[in-house]
Amino acid sequence: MPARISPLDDCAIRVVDPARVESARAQLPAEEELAHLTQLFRLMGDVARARLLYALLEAGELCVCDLAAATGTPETNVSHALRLLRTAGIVKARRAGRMIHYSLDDAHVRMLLDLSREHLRHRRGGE
Amino acid sequence: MPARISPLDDCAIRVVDPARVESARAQLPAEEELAHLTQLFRLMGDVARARLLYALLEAGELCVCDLAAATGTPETNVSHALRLLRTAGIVKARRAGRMIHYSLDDAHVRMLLDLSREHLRHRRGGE
DNA sequence: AATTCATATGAATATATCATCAGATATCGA
DNA sequence: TCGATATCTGATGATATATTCATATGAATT
Repeated sequence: MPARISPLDDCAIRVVDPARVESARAQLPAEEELAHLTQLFRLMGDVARARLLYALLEAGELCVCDLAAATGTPETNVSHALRLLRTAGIVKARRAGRMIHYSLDDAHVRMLLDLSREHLRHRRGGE
Repeated sequence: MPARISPLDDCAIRVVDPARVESARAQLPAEEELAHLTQLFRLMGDVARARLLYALLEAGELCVCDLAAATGTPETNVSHALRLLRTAGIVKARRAGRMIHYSLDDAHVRMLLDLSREHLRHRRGGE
């Protein structure tokens, strides 16, 4: 039976296992870290952007028009997406004449993409 | 100089490095896989849900009210979040009387959470 | 310097997502 | 079976995010 943490009757937080709760709470990532982490995941959590990232993971470096071709996405769209990814430090740009070549800028992300995909490949047909 | 893939003048897809584009395109995750992957990332990409996941990663198993307490989130909110996570196979539920205990249901996710957090911890102070 | 090309930007709309509230279920204990 | 408790569900408004179109920038080519 959940116990009241505070003596107040209503608007009290009910807790079953105070020790475990406290330990979990204490070890949660700090706000700033959480923000960073979730931003990364959120940006990876869009199909169009994920296609871009996987294309870059494969190709190493691609210009905007090639990214558009490889992913079947309108160039404007690609550009918008790249700006978000660039701002977040996930992707980096290299200018070459009037083209701009993009590549993954974060070992972190490369690892996440790699692991996730590998995992997907291994679990064809069953969890 | 980008070459036209099709003979059409306008609305043609311009490509700089056809070989690389084709290789990248060929190795993109299939639609279904992409959908799965991005759903996972998208669900991890929300601060409230991420708190729940990290709490579970720490505690192993927690009931709704303890999750609410540990993360400082209203129980209703926690419940909604858990439904999404449960439906996606990220979290699993175990009923014990009138309480329901939740835990991570996916080694995949546990790994991603673990790695990300570890990575965060190691890069205090500079990318 | 004018034109073309690759990419970027801004604004507007469309759409998805989250928080909140009211109420519904389901389990337990009396 | 009644009330209390833990959790769930559905509907709504607020907010964020993606897509699209029109246009701007900036580099090369003539």
